Amino acid sequence: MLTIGKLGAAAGVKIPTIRYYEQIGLLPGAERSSGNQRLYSRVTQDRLAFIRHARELGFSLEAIRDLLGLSDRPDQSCAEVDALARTQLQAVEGRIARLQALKTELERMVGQCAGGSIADCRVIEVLGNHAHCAADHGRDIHTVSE
Amino acid sequence: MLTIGKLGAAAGVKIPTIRYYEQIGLLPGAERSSGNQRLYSRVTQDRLAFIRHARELGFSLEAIRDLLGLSDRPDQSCAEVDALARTQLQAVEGRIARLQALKTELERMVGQCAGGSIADCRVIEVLGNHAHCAADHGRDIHTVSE
DNA sequence: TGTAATCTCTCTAGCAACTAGAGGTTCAAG
DNA sequence: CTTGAACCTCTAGTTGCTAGAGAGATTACA
Repeated sequence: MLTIGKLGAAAGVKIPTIRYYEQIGLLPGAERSSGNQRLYSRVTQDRLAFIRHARELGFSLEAIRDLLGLSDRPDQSCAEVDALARTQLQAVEGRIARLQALKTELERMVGQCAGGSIADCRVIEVLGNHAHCAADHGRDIHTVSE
Repeated sequence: MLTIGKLGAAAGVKIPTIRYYEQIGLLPGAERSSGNQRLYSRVTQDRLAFIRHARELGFSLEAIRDLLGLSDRPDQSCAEVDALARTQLQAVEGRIARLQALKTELERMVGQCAGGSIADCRVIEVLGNHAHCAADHGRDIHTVSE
């Protein structure tokens, strides 16, 4: 049996995240030690690894909930699982396409900046006037955090 | 002078979003009619268009705040603006690269699914076992919502 | 001028998917 | 047996909005 710290280290998931997954029902309530600390089995470790991997692939927690539900019924048809994966693939493809349009526009902006004063800055200019855009970069608004 | 509804329609921004931008100080407090309704000038419309466009390009509201602050000082150097745009460009490039790794893996998963039962499903199998992954798709976790 | 429809107001609460912190308990090593 | 790391619960915060309640303002038409 693993403590929550060992489990987190093994699966690459932070401790509060594990508790959060339990809270929202993605992970079952853990066994407890005599002192009320959570104890996990291999089965839970596999389940958590599954969740983490699916998260890395961009599946939402809701989609993962479905996937886990399906994987608990191994004699059913694969069709639903396949559909979820295909949906995810399409979403990723769409996102790549939009990001590439953004990239093009950002490159144009940066390339045109001659390093003068802000009054002549192409970046500010382009941001202020959508008509400058070469491509339609759509309405898909997503912050890129980094 | 525009009411908030007209402004929103003109700029493609929803009404609560405009009020939200005012609340967090991205837009100045609007003039008010005798009945306390917000009234906007062309200047604010331009500012809102700028914000929206920058959001579409993936700039965070904090970055936009910086950009707006810089654009209010048109005689200063363009360097800071340029740096913000370059940072944004790098972030977008990084995100594209990671998404492409995800796409590759999702394609492999979907391609291997023979349409049998879940017990034999490659998608479930791959999700459960990271060792199946061809590429390292990294730890950058982001839900693709759609 | 009346009134009905549409806007707008403020305020609070909610969404995803966590993350951070306070204040207290339990466990393992020496 | 003590120290310090790891654990517990609980609340609140993050980003960028969105939704709803309940009230007031404005506009269009008769």
